[in-house]
Amino acid sequence: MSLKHAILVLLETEPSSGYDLLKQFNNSLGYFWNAKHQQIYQQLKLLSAENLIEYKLEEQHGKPDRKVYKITKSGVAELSSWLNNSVKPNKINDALLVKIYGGHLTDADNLLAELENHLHLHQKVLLQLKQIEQKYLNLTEELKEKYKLPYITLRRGILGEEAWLTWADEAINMIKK
Amino acid sequence: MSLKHAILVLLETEPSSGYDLLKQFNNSLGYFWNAKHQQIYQQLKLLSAENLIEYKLEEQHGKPDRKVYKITKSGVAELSSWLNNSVKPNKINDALLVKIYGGHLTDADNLLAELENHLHLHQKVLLQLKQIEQKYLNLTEELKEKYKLPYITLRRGILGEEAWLTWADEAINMIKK
DNA sequence: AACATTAATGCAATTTTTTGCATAAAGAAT
DNA sequence: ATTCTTTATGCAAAAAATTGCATTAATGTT
Repeated sequence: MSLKHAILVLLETEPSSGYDLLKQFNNSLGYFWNAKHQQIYQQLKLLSAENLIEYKLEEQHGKPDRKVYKITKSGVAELSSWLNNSVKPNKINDALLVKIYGGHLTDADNLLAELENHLHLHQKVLLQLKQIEQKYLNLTEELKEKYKLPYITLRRGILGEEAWLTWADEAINMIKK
Repeated sequence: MSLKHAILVLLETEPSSGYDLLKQFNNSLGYFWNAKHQQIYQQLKLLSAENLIEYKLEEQHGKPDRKVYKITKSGVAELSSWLNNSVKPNKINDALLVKIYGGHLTDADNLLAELENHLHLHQKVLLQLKQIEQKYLNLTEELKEKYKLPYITLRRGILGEEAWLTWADEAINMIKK
């Protein structure tokens, strides 16, 4: 389980609320990690109980108060020690491929429509990632050096999405033919 | 949850035991679906209880008897109806990226070693997938047509792995620089 | 000859994730 | 004016996945 460490890594960069983390995962970092809001809030609670993170309340009127979490010294220690262990290759469970594999039980139009849907989503994501990349590329050399590692992960997102789109194109043509 | 449907899809092609399914997921179909043996056995039990699949015992001496499952009529019906609904884009949770993102808390050698490890795994997988592709490409036109949809999913595996390797190369160079 | 791997399944407990429900107000869109 | 989305959190229950343990024999490896 490394939702825990995904959260620690983000908090190590910048203090955030659960909601902020959620948005990061949903928007920019979806190529990286995904989680529902409940999972994040639960995990923050646990991390808090373990003293790996701590929070300050930011009072608001009407809305629930924001809990802004930051990583503690022992949080950094935990993260560092986790980083010294090796990680497992990530697990792929791709329902779209299941659907295509068994696609002879349905009609080609269904498959094509599904592919087109996913295509639009992936195109949108790729665009977003490329916009983030542009911002990075416009930074000074110094800042580029500073954010090099996150940028490498962004490149994974971009190359991954591009490959996905290449495949989808091929797939659509093969199904149409 | 579509382990259920991943299993149904495979059984629709060919009756198999839990162990057979496990091997398929571990070997050829890892780009597609992954599951532990316990999960598969549990799921087979549930599917059996729902009458979506049924099994015959193949007796063996010494080893536990093989249970060879095949899909039932209502299993095919369930699968068909599932195929008519849309599927969610698959969820990415990539611990390697978490590690790289937070890599400033460890040393470059650690990151490079980790990347090299994963690189070897991915190279191996790609090779396997390409061998399967070769077999497909040597089939008669008729059989190629028959297995077109599974082949499309295989292409996803191949393009995905190639993109991964391209990225890893880039990443290693950036970290070394 | 000893040891590791493959074949073949499974129970039980724990951990992780998802689903469903709930609240409340500001701001944006039609 | 009304409806939709965003902001901001959380509990409780159910479902799914993982971890740990257990068995038996053949085959492959050093």
